[in-house]
Order: sequence, then structure tokens, then C-alpha cells
Amino acid sequence: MKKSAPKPADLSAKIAKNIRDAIISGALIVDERLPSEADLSEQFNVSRPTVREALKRLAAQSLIRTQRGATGGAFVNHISFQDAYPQQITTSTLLLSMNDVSFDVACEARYTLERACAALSAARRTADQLATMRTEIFRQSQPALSDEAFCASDVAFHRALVDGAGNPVLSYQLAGAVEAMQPLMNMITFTARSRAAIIELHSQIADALEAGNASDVERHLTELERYTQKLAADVFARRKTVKDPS
Amino acid sequence: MKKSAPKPADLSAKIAKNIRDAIISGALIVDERLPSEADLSEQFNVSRPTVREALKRLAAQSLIRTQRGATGGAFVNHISFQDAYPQQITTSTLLLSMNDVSFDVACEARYTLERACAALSAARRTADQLATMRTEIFRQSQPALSDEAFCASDVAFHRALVDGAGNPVLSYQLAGAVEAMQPLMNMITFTARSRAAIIELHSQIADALEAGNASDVERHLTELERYTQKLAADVFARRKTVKDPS
DNA sequence: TGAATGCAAATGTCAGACAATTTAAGCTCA
DNA sequence: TGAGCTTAAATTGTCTGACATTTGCATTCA
Repeated sequence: MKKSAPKPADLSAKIAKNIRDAIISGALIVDERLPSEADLSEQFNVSRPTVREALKRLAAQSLIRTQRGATGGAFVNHISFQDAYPQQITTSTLLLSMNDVSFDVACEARYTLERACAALSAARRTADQLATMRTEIFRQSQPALSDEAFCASDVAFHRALVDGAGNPVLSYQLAGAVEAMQPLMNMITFTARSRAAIIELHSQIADALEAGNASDVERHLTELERYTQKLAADVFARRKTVKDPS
Repeated sequence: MKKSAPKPADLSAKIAKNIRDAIISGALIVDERLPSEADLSEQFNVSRPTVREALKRLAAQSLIRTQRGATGGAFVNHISFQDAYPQQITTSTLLLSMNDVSFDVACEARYTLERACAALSAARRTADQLATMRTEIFRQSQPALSDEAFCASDVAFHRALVDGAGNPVLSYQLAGAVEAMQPLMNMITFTARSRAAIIELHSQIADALEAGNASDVERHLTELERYTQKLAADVFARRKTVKDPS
């Protein structure tokens, strides 16, 4: 049986796959130096530019880093969760914007994942993470804050909540869901009234976390989800009215 | 204030960032054709190989695709969730293997996220997804199955569960967590006895999903998590004994 | 000893050429 | 006219060779 799409891959793609597999399988370990571009071009029987294109592909995925100079070369990268965040967020954001994901679906995913962290976070959040949440709540209460800054602070609040679960794998997976929502959230105009309601819910969430009350955290998160969806629905309804004034 | 590491980026990295930003900001829309490599090298005042390295970087992130021929060129890619899975999984797998994430932490993240899907999946799973789960359960009951194949079937079962939530954003985020666990799971040797226990739990989960009983799904998932961690703990204890026979 | 210098190795960049592929226009012939 | 073939043009893929730049190390000289 043929594969569905056995495209005759470019040489640089083949070489990149070859090296990538070696890294994933563990044949090449972290900080190990790859052969020089000249050596690789000999090994794979291709020219140096082709090898370079392959290496750039891997560099784009943060699988390798390159260094110039006598002892330079390409080295297998140690990928930290910190390093992987931006790429995860970029991809998630593009996925949302390119796939006609409705606000409600994205919102549901985000709050479903956040609620999953509630119990862990209630049990484990550090004093520092709680302080971060309180700080963000205070920032949100400043009337001079722009809508974008309000959204950014909202994201910071929720990331502190997620980080409170003390599980880096969870934090990483959720970073995509939380941050990717920001462009969608930025479409909402936050009135003084709606800001007050959100801040109130944030405070209740922080209080419940401080008290270690997981079910209260989940409950308030659900209320926040409903309120956010209501705000979004209002925005879309108003837009439709303006665009299509029957 | 200086940035922490304002590395003098390579030209190809700069050009890639330039084009990437244009795509993310929406200046370049899906399926739009980029200028030819020759045009780009003129615009950016660099040579063609340099432009090509930049384009390969973008291709590695699935941001563009290239096509040869008269009407060919580089086109902005439509990134589907399907396309993004492999990269998400590769990155997640590497993150786990390179960051000394313990089995328990990864396992906790995975089952926490899966439990989050339980309620939605109990309400929305299609008959098709339920059938997939039953099929995988049957496959798992074949004694001739290798440990690797058993793990792969386990992953397929859990992905069907997650997909049952009917939220593509959730499915995408969880794919990383579920699939990235597989190399860790492969370290476990599944005895006939442990296989039976897992299959029993899988059946209970499928039954609860069929009945639309969310809390039962969550409960059985928690049992499965505990059992998995116990199996892993046994493996590690045995290894330690062999390695370090005091 | 220690600092300056030069060398060697490696990546970064450039220029030009040819190969391969694909489309579309043009041409031939029934 | 219309179908089929041929050719040309555009574009990416690859190669060759060269030079620039950066960096570590050995060497040399005060």
C-alpha cells in the first residue's frame, strides 16, 4: 500500500529529517556537536548550501543552535519549557486565526483546561504566585488602563493560576490555550462596569485559592467563562447590527 | 534597558522574522504567493541562498509551502490542526526527555487534562468515537500484542476519548500531553495481569461514556492514573535493585 | 610570565550557473 | 475548428567556488 502523500521530498528536507530523527531517538545527545557543514555535505553527498538549508530548518524548530568560530558548529539544543513557550503560542494563535475557531470553542477549551488546574493549584500555589495574582488584580483596577493592557494583565493573572499547579507540563500545554485567546479577547471593549465584574471574580478566585478551596475556584472560573462569553456575544451582536442594519 | 540576549541575528533569521511577522499580523493572507526568491533577494538586498535559508526556516514551521514550476513559488500555508499535531508532539516529546520530567509529573499532567475532557466527552462523544474505543479495547485484549503495540493502542483509545469532547482546540493541546507520554510508557513491561486490569478500566470508562456519566468517567480515569503510576513505580524500583544491589 | 599576533577552522554570505519542474502559449495537422 | 504536440518561460532545487567574519589556540616576543 502506498502512503497517501509520498512526496519526493527535497534533499534538504530529507537531511533535516535524518538529523531530527537522530536527535529524537537519542543517537545525538544534548550539547553534542554535529559534524561540520563540509563533513555533512560529504556524508550525505550534497552541496554545502543544501546542508545549510537543512540545518536552518532544524534551527527554526530550536533543535540545534549554531556558533561561529574555530570551535563552533551546530550543537544539539537543550529545549527548555521556557524556550518552547513562544513557538507554542505562535502556533496556537495562528491555528485559531486560520481555522475559524469560534470564540466560544476557544473559550471553552481555555476554561476547561484552567478548571483542570484548579484543584492542584488550590493545594500547591506558592505565596509568590498568589501575590502575583493580587498584583494583577490591583493593576486591573486602574481606570487609566487600556483595553489591551487589561487583557495582558488578565493573561498574567491566569498564567499565575496555572503555574500554581506546580506542574511544568501543564503550564506549557496551557500557555498555548491561554495566550492564544488574547487576540480574540482584544476585540472586546471592556467598560468600567464589565471590568468591575471581572475583577470581582478574579478576587473571589484568588480568595478561594488562598483558602485552598478547589471547588470554589472551579465555580468562579465557570462564572468567569459564562461572563466572558456573554461579553463576546454582545460584541458580535452589536457588530452584526452595525454591519447589517436590517 | 538592554534585552538579555540581543544576539546579532543572522540575515536569514532576520528575513524569516520579517516574513513571519507579516504572516502573523495578517499582511500576508493564506494562499497568497510570496515574491519569487529572486525578487526577495533584491528587496532585502541579500543573495538568493540567504533568502532560501530564510524560507526553509518558515517551511520548517509549516508557515509556507513551496511549489516548483512556472506558477510556483512560496505560498502562505493554511495551518490545520491536523498539520500541527506532529510538531506539537515532537516538541512535547523532546521537552519531556530533555528536562528530567519525572514519570509522575507527566502522568499527572496527562490525566488532569483528560479528566477535564470527561464531562464534555460524556455529553458529546459520537457513536463513531465510542466504537473506536471499543475496537482499541478489543485489540488490547489480544495476547500476542507487543508492549509497544499495546501502548500505541492505549494512546489511540485516549485520543478517541479526548476527541469525544468535540473541541478541536482541546484535542490539539492534549495530543502533545498524551502522545509525548508514549516513550515513557514504553518503558513499562505489561504483564498479562496488568493488561487485564487496564482493559477492565478502559471498559468501565467506555461504559460510563456511553451512559453519559461524567463523574464515573473521571473516577475511573483517576483509578487508571493511580494504577499506571504504581506500574511505573514498580519498574523503577526493580531497575534500582538491579543497578544498585546493596 | 603575559600579552600581542597570527593561524586555522568553522559558519555566514555572495555570485553565477545549471538542472528539474510546471504552466501556458504557440504551432501543427487532421 | 479543435485536439495534440512542442517549445518557451518562470520558478524552485542544487552545485561550485570564493570570500568575509568570528573565534579559539598556539606561537612569539617583550
